Amino acid sequence: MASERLTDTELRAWQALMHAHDRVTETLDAELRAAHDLSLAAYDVLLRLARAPERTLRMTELASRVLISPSGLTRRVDRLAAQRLVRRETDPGDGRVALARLTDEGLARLRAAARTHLRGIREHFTGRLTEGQLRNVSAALESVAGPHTPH
Amino acid sequence: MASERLTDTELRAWQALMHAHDRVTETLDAELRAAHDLSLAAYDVLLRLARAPERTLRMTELASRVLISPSGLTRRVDRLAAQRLVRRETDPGDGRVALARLTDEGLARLRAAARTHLRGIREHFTGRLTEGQLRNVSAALESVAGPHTPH
DNA sequence: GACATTTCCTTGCATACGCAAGTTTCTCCC
DNA sequence: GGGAGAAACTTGCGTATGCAAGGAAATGTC
Repeated sequence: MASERLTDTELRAWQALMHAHDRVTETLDAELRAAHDLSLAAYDVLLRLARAPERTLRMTELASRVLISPSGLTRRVDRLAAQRLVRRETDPGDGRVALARLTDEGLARLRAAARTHLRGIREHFTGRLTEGQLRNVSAALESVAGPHTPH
Repeated sequence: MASERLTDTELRAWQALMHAHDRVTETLDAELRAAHDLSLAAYDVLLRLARAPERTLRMTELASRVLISPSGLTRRVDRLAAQRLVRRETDPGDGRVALARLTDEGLARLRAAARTHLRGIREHFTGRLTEGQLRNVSAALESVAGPHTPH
């Protein structure tokens, strides 16, 4: 295998990853915005909070789960707080840490959006693959990303 | 299969796609910037031009190949033109169409960066998968993105 | 028990992008 | 052959992001 050339298989896989990701995220983002006025990024934040105990997470932890920089998260949460979907609090035990808590309104919004989103994921991604393909893709891409943290 | 819930397999595949894509693109972008002062986005433009006849493409066509909006491409090409990696021309036959042409300097830059980039793709993506996995991933993701346009 | 250090978050600044509106050049059609 | 309409960009404006620097709170050290 030459060291400066990609095989055809490698090139196809690489381009397919890029193309599929862009296409799917763009579509899902557009659908969420149209139906629920929520970006995919906002949805992701609400979802992580909904899954967390007390529907609350520290900013640092939340940032790492949604794959964004700390400063990016500060502003993203600010926008959600302005819509009353999230409330900001300070950790009583440690004055440095800021907490983000999902409000009831945020949870309701998330649940409503989930219908659209899950249908979208299936329509534009998983539904186009067989059960076996899904397993193959999961296994392969998980080994690329490192084992997925279970959150 | 419930209509409002994703199966575990579906969820895993979805999260793996997001996570793998983010991780790989972020790493490759950082490597290109560090070693060659080129963003992944810039690299992509140079690559498409290098593959095109006359190393030249119309803006519209280029935009669709690099998956960006027309206005986004205008500025991206402007930045590359400012670095002399690309030259802008007007189509002699149709005054509306703007052409982007890869300069010799741009080609040299691309070739230098390609070493880094191809090694990176292999190190962070394809090299972690078996030949069979690559084929599975390609086939699966191509059916998600629609058949890949051969460019 | 204060001072240095570390941790956690936020803000200033710069960058990159998309949409909608505008400009220029063709094309059509009567 | 001239005016209506379409095509192919480009620009104004708003948004979202990251990095580096800053501020506030906790921790460690002597």
